[in-house]
Amino acid sequence: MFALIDCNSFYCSCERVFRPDLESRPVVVLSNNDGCCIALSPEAKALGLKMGTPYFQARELINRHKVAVFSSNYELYGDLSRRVMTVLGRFSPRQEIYSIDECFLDFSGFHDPEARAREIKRTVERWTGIPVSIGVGATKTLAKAANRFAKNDPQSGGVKVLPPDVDPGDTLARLPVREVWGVGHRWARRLGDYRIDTAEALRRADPAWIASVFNATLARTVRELQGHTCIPLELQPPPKQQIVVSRSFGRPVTAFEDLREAVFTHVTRAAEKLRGDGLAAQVVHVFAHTNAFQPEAPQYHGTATLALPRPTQDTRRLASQAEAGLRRLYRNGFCYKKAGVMLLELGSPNVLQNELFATPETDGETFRTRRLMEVLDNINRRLGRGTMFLAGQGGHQSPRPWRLRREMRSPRYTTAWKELRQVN
DNA sequence: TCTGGGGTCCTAGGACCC
DNA sequence: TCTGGGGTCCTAGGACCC
Repeated sequence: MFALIDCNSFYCSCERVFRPDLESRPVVVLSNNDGCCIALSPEAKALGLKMGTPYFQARELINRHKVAVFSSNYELYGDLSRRVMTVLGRFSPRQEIYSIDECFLDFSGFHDPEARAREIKRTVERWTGIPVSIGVGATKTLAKAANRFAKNDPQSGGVKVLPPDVDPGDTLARLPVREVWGVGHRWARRLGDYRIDTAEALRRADPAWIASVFNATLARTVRELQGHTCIPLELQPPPKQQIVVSRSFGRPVTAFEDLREAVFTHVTRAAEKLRGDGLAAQVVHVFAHTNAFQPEAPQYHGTATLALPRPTQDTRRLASQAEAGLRRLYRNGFCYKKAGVMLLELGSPNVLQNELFATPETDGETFRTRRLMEVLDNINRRLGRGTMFLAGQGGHQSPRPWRLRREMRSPRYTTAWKELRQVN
């Protein structure tokens, strides 16, 4: 059993913690540059405001109903999030912090999950001032589904349990398929072509058929709806694969200098994140593009990807590489609307350094091949899908071992590598 | 005039190899 | 001259999540 605890209108609730006068008044929180509405209190939703609506389109409605409007304050939200998560962590040793406002708890073995959930809800609200909704189910997907009812059904009192021994068909039949975790608007539309309009209809679908017509991810969702755990609890966040920092400009930008300044700011911030996670990067990717909302204007998506001479977390090195990338992608005569930096091929600095010496020189050598292949087979089996490193005789002869390096970061790799060296 | 930011996973298809 | 089957690697793009 899993519980999903979700903070109600999290950013709005955070603002309300310090502004009790806003209780029961509609509240909206805006994105960067006050571009669009990214959080709405229930009262704001009732006015017909929608998540993601551009502020300039909503402004008239907002003014007319005296909606309280805030620019986003991520430090505040991060701080309150940590407090909420700490409180939640007291109720189960197995906790997955899924996002800034959601977490899963392992509810296995609780004899009265509903009472437990209500206790959690009361405690969080009393200790942090943030209201939450709780859904409980046999899988994470079912817990998510239950959460929708906890949130939207006033009868529920903010808690909904789907017991594993009761067929959830009646409940799931009331959940539009679009609201299932893992089903976005595109798949919802395509599923509709097959008359799969509700969570229940999706649960009744054949996973193999779904896998062939859609993909493996959606098939997994079907299995989860059927009560089979396919998405385990992740107690530790997996290591980051990329770090992105990007912003829209308040005004269109044309000059290289302005672009350079923005990219410098972004790469500095990205380097801070990198060091904060104890990682180093091997690749810098830079991008800048024009405003897609003005299709009549000339459009340009500039990107540049550069490998670093050696793994680094040093701001200056990253910045010089980012600037080189920017020079490469910059085209005169465009109005740039957004720019950003991505750091890729991340890993622990030491491991990455060692990898520079770890490129195995086994290509083209036929002696000991048989034994080598046996070992590789074993290793690959253990490492699982997508990691058939070194196994083929074909493949690129040129050394671009990015893929290799990614696998090498896993702790399992270390053992694998030792074995390989023994054979060699 | 004004339309967010930060992530992950999967798949199709081309280049390349034997 | 015929033009296969099996495989890897990479990229782009599509889908999803918050």
